[in-house]
Amino acid sequence: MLDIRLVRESPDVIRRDLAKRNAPEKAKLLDDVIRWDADWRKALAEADRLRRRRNEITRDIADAKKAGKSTEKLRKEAATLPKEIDALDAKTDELAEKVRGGLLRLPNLLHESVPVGKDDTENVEVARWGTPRRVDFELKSHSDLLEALRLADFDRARKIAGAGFVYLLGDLVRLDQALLAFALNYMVKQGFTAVFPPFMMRRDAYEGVVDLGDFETVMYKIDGEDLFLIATSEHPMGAMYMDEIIDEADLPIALAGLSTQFRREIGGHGVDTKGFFRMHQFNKIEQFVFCRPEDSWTWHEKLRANGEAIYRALEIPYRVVNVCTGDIGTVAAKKYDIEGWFPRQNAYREVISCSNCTDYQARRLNTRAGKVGGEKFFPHTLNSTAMATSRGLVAVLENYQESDGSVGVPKVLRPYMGGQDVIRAPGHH
RNA sequence: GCGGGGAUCGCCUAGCCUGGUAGGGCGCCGGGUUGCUAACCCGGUGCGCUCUGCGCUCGGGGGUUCAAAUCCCCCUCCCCGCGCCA
Repeated sequence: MLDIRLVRESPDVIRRDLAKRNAPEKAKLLDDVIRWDADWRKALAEADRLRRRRNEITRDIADAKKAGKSTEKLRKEAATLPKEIDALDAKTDELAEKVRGGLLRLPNLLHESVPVGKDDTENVEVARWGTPRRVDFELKSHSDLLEALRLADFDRARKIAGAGFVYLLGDLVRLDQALLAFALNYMVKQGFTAVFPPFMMRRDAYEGVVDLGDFETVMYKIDGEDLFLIATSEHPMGAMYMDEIIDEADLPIALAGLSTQFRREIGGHGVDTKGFFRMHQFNKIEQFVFCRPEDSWTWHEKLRANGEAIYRALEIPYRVVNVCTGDIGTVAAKKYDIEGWFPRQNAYREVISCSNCTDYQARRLNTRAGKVGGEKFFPHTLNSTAMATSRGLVAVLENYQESDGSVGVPKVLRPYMGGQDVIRAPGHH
């Protein structure tokens, strides 16, 4: 959420930004917000004036009673006030809600380095690492490979839960856990605090961390309860300090969340529709940081570096793109996607998304920092994937696939799998 | 699920019965005093506005009243005990 004071004082800064995003409907919304806010302030001042008069009368009545004088005249005047105040309150409430609703729909201010572009085809590559492996055999789709190795059962998962779910089996479960354990240990070594968050959140907390439309399209609701399954551990970590003042001495707070996550909308899959490139349920290690505003751009690079380091350690080629204005979404001021190499798709595909949300999330969550009794400020928040399995698993399965149908285990994961260096079909052990 | 107890300006707490400017302690900030970074004294320490001023704020909503933290009704959340339970 943007600062209403910025909207009042520097609307042109916001307008320039919206032009970069090619978002004329938001520019119109901005004009509406400015008007609603002006009307709100006017109505509020009028209501306050009436309240002041009411308070004066109330005090006068108390004094008159003490002095034993008549209060008749004062009571008469007081009786007319509540109706007028109620009418103005209804107006101010309505306008305040419109202003807040408008602010929630206005996107964050972009960092100057965000490239202008219409969609993900115009993201700008800023780094590339590793050489895609060339193989002289046909790679199997990961779902065929897994079913041949009996490492996953999509059909039975579909039977009991529907499309978008899978039974991981045998060594694939261990590979999943190894990826998560490796990534979590890496994060802890970087000084991050491991977090295992609640997997469900109440609506009021959730409203602080997602767009309102996400309730309908992305999130699972628990029937009969005010609870939603988390779509990423970014959400419970972001909401952790909702309505609190963080002691500034505690900043930065760097968290590494481990959770399963649940998403209703899994969209199109491109090549290899069957499989777990996009799932209703998957696991992830997520980086999340609360920091001082002046430190957030350094942290943004650090989170990106962590993501790159993890994929380099796995020896999976990747590139990094600076996500353009048409693809960046509303919350981030700047976003890097790290795209792993998927040889079967012959393409780089997103495996990590790394955002600096500046003060946009914190303002909405009412998470402040400072000293009690002193200056307060909104901390900046950042989030980035460290390792999302499903996609991380697919990346390993495609990049480490051998012609005999076995899959090599990346060196850094072997300690987490009891030294095992290859995954084969049962019977080959 | 049943019973009980709670929610007050960062934290702790008074006020509620008996309606009339929400008081104190801790912490923090600023100033004073002091041989001293201790103790002590003074002021400040939630949000909003058209900001010398005013308004709002006692978990949320409604009601009674000139006036509600206080009285009445509804709701939410938290804690304790019992029950169920991995």
